[in-house]
Amino acid sequence: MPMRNIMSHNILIGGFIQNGDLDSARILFDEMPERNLATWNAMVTGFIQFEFNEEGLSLFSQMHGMGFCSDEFTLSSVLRGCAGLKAIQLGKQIHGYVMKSGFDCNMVVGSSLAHMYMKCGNMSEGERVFQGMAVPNVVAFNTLIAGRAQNGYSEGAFDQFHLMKMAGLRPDKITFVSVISTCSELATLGQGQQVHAETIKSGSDSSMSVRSSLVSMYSKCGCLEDSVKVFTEFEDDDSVLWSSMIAAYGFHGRGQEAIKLFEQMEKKDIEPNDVTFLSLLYACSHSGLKEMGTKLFNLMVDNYNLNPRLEHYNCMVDLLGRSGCLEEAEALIRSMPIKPDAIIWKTLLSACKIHKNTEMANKIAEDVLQFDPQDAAPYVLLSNIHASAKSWGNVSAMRKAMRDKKAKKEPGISWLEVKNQVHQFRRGDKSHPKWMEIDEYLKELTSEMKKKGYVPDSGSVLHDMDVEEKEYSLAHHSEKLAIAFALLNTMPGAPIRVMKNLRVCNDCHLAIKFISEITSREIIVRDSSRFHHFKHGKCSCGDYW
DNA sequence: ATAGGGTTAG
Repeated sequence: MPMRNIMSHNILIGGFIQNGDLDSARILFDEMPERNLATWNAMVTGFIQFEFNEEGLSLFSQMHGMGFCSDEFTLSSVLRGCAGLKAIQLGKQIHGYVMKSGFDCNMVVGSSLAHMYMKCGNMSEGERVFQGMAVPNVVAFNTLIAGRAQNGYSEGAFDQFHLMKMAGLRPDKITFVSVISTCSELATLGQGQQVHAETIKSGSDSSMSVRSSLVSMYSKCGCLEDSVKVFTEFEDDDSVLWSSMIAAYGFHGRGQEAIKLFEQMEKKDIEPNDVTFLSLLYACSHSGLKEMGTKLFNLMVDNYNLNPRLEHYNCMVDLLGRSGCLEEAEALIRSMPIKPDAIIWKTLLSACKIHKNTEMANKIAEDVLQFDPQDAAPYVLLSNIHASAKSWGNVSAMRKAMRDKKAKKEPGISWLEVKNQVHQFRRGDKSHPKWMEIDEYLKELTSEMKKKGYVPDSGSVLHDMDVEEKEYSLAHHSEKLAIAFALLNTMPGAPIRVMKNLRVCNDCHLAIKFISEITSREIIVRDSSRFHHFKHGKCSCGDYW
């Protein structure tokens, strides 16, 4: 086959791939009696570009088997395929080849390599690759920032954002997206507002992805009105932007608004995706909209041909369970076509707790504990159930079981921003410099609350203690410490925003209602699953959470 | 020709 024939075929293949017609590219490729590196690269990068990662990687191994040597284009693409499949073993082998062939000095290959490790969850190796770059560019920095953010190292991601600017690089919209997500995660409103200002200065604020992340950031920082502003600020939109606004409403317990938005979305012919429905189902379950949630689930399957994931089933179990249909929820878990995980059983278990169904709780606890006997959550839930049924013998049995299995409870942490500084509190943590003051104030507050009818909910305490010890323990939950600190250190009348890593317990929820009444303050608490707006002794969740 | 990003259950 003459050379010009290969070249003309390559051009044809390139054209097919550009149009996304991989089938035609494949047919032509299979017919070619002779191929060169450009032919192989077109195929490998083409398939991986359209996220047919397995096919791309299999072409790569064929290419390798026929003695072709990869260049920077092959390598960066194949590494991207490994990242998509989380194929770290293959990624490591390619890393070895990169070192041998000297491509480790290539910035594009280096970024792909760092990205591959970060996507596969190996942060430190990703960091090492980045550190090995002589002069990292914007993309390399973005890889590191996003990698840290996605691996739950938000503070580090934010620090890197500063280092990048200090190195004289201008952040682009991809940088902003990752950095804004870290502000959502940490609920650092002040920082988020600053980054928002930077996106405006650089003209990135009209970018769809930047706006989606801003909508989410403002919602998770407790400023739903600002989410709406960002959402409506520009004409153009897409399904992710709409999904983020739907999620924002759901997170604040505004199920009706979320549904209204979805109806508008349908009118405008914006195709909802699986995340849109996840957010909708979540919104329904947190607003007690059982009928609507069920309707949407069916709509998703029948009209939009979307396959429900475990997450969708979990929302449905939550929806049914919270609204008291425990049997229906259990039946759904047992009949769904996906294997249940520990999370979905725990969702049902917490519904049993809400509706005080000890019998079902005991039965399904066995299912839950099969997954991880060291997981404290099921013991804690069961213990709470027994406590509210006043069966103290079972409560101490739970505590003993926990001790025997060495199950550890995740410590509750609450934090808040005061004057752009983040203050963190742990349950009963006396090391805080203002502990004495906080403790004293909480005592005063508690006696005020009791006069108004507050009765501490001792069912929220796990350990065997006498009444006084229980009350002391409850009074020093991290969110109460944070709120007391905020009351002492902010202007009277200013709203208080507190974040917590776990769900707010029954007792704190009750207590904060009283505190909002007594101090005439609006108290906004973000826990691990939603927002609670406390005002005049009431909570926006209507005690349904 | 090649690299990085948005929404998402508990």
